[in-house]
Amino acid sequence: MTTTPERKRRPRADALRNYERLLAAAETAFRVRGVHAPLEGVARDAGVAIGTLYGHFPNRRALLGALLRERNEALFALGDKLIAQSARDAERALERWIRAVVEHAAAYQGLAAELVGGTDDEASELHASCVRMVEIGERLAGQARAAGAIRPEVRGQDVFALMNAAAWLRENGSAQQADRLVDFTIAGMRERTL
Amino acid sequence: MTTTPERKRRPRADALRNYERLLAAAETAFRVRGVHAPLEGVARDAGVAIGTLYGHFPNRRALLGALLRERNEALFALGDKLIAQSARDAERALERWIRAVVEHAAAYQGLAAELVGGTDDEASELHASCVRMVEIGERLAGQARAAGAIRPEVRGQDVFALMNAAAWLRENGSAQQADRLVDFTIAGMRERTL
DNA sequence: ACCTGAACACCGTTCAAGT
DNA sequence: ACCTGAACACCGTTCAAGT
Repeated sequence: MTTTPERKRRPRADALRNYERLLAAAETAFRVRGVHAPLEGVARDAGVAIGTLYGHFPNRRALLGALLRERNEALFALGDKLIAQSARDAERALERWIRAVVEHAAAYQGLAAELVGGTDDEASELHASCVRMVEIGERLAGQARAAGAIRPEVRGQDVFALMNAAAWLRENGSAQQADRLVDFTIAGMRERTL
Repeated sequence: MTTTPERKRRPRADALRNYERLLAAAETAFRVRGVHAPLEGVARDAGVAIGTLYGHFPNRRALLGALLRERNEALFALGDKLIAQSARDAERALERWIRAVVEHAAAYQGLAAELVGGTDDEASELHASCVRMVEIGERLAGQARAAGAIRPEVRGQDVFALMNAAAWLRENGSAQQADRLVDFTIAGMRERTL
């Protein structure tokens, strides 16, 4: 019934406010300076001491994980929608998913690396998100395989890897190059005669 | 006639020795810890003070550039060889080039990022190397295009981008994933009906 | 001409002391 | 229960003093 989200059990009002402020400040800092932006600056922008930041988030990854939660909700919702649409046009659904996640993973400089690495770091909050993304990719790839739209050896992991590689390219090179890579790779997944 | 390489004009014997030692130490450090390995440690391993390192190399990029020179020689030689062979089998030459450079660009963790970024940093020694790689890629792609082996819109830049993205994947994820990405993308470059 | 290493700047992280 | 900010560790880079 509460409009404000609860972590554990009724946090103090100022703690909750600081938590939100830290997330907002991190969002801006990460977007502008990348995921390795100085945490000191994040704390300052949030109007709290550096110790407060560490009180809420034990490390940078935890902060990033919390930050991506909302964003991921929207993405997973799209994934589910596309899985539903996949019965009609599996190839198009898969391609839309790929492009959406590339956009997502390129939101902050350095995010793509965090995501590919996150797959095997069981502890991090990012891990679950990564697994979920691979699952959705596998679902969509599975439908596309069944429909004969893509080569039978394309797995969810391949889709995930491609998306991160393209996002990384978008961060470090030009968005155009990233799009072209995605084009070629999608074409290659489609190709039947290897 | 001298067996030791000369920079500028007869450097002092100890300076030359330190230069070589620094390169050797950096090679090991970068290979083990990546291109962001602490330079302090590189200097220590080379048996010189940190100031000496900076005396020879104004920044990390310069050190990396010098380090890659020899390695690049071999790579460019291979490139020339493949261009010659390209008349016989353009597609195979291009593919061999791609796989060779992926291997090269994944030598040190973080190198791929340095390479993609290096294209527009005119000042760095890396710049020339990157341009050269794009040129070789363009040469080989051109022959493959002319032979009708790949789609007409594939450019040297695409090949360069793909190689770096795959190398990055090899650094951050598994080598297997990287290879699969390369497989799909090469297949996509081959595909005629977009 | 080149080397040394102390010195400074910067940032991540911890923790004793406060409220 | 949470916040503060000084303190420590670590690393990049500079530069005055040496040889």
